[in-house]
Amino acid sequence: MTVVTRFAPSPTGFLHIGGARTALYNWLFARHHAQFGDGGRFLLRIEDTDRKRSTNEAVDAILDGLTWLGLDWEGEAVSQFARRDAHAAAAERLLAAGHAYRCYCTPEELATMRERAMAEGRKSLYDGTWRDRDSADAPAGVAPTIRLKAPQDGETVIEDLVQGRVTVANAEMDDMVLLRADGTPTYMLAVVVDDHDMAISHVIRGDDHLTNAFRQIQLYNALGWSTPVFAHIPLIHGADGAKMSKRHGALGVDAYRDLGFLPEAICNYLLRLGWSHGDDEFISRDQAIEWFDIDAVNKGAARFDMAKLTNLNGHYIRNADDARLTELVMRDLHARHDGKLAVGAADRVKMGMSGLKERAKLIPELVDFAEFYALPRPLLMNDKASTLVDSEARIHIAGLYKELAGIDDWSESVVDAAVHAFAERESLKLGKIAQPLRAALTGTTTSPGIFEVMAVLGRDETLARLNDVLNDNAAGSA
RNA sequence: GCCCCCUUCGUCUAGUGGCCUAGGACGCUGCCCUCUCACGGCAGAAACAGGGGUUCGAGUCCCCUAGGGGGCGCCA
Repeated sequence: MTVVTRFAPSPTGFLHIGGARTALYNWLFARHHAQFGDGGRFLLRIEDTDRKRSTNEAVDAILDGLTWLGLDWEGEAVSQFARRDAHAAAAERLLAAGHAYRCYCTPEELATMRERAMAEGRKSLYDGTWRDRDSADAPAGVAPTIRLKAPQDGETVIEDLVQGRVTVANAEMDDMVLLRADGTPTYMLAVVVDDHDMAISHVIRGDDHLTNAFRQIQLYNALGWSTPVFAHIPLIHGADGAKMSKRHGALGVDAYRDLGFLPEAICNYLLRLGWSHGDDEFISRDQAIEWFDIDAVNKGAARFDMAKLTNLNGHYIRNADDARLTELVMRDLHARHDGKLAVGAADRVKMGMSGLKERAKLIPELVDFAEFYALPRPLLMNDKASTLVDSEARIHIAGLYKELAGIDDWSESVVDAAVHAFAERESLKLGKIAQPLRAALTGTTTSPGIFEVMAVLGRDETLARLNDVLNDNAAGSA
């Protein structure tokens, strides 16, 4: 059987982190079966039946988010709203077959019904007032909803790939609304009809939908359709253990991008949050496709841990391509300095990237580190750096300047040897000269290895920066 | 309130009755490496929610309690 999965977000906001994980699992499951099984397809459906809350901006944000994460879907995204005729037709068919009926209760009547049920300690259910009543009794001027005539005895069972066998008594469920008074389909009807028509084989979604699944199974049965396989994955909780919702600290994937996370780090983190493959932590996309299986998905909710995500991001930055990182860094650098960068800044940043990326966990950190390569002289020094360049240090720098000025064959190993020789001759510990050098050349107290910095900067720029310090050309401390 | 689900270090997790004096990762602490900061290496503190069973033997199976989560819309 070929596997068909789907991600079905409602476009009422950004693609949040929980949604991203659901999409990832669906994508991975389909890809796995495409590569190692009998075929797999991943589809996208926008659940926009709630016209009041759906926006095109949200649709774009979701599409952008998925694209950025590298989760591509097959074909065009399906608009649920556009399929309303098919939904209505299914409801009419149920009505004709006697599996559904018209309900003339007003929203006010239903509200009091709910309150009373709650007060009496019962589950708040529709009491079935119109289930067996003749439509001839209908009050004038009330547009009816169409409700499913759900089974009242027995139980509904779901064999969930994650949660296992879950059973609920049919008496626990009321007759759900299929078509609203205005003729538009409800979510329950729309999902079932769409999943069926899209030939979805596996429904993988958050376990907040677990109880919905029971009602959906009733609908599938009434419609005479076979049910897809369900897999309800646990929700992601915030650091405080409470659910992570849009109004409770959940960020959109775009926010994580702006914070400086790489998509592969987010995917790796999300994959490991609630799923595992032994002790493996760093999992490439190819490995994920090969290894991913619903069996290994945990049942309990997991807390979102920014520190671990950040650590993972550092790993992916260190392993990222220099040209790609340079592009990201230069874009930010231009924005930060209004385009006022040194000539050849991008080349220096790229050349120095291998040393830079070793020390950053987030892209903005990388930008901070790269700044000294890209800025025009004279460099501004931060406070710690300027205190390092005291009168004694200046004497050393002056001496070293003469030494370095004599070098024609400028390379990391040559300047390294020159500085070491100088330190030895002056009976200085290397740090005594390396730190002031770092302050002078980078304006900071932390940077990649100082000889690497000198090599990337080149002979002329290195000497010019040293000269700036010796002549107090620096524009002051930053 | 009612229904459903969950429960191993602070966090993510390994663990499918004996290999567990419970392993890995993040974070934390100490040491090493070292021109700074990282990276890396080594070491350390840190968990089977509680109580009953079943069994020769339970983190692993069953029951109860507690705690947590989700659902109960003419929202999705």
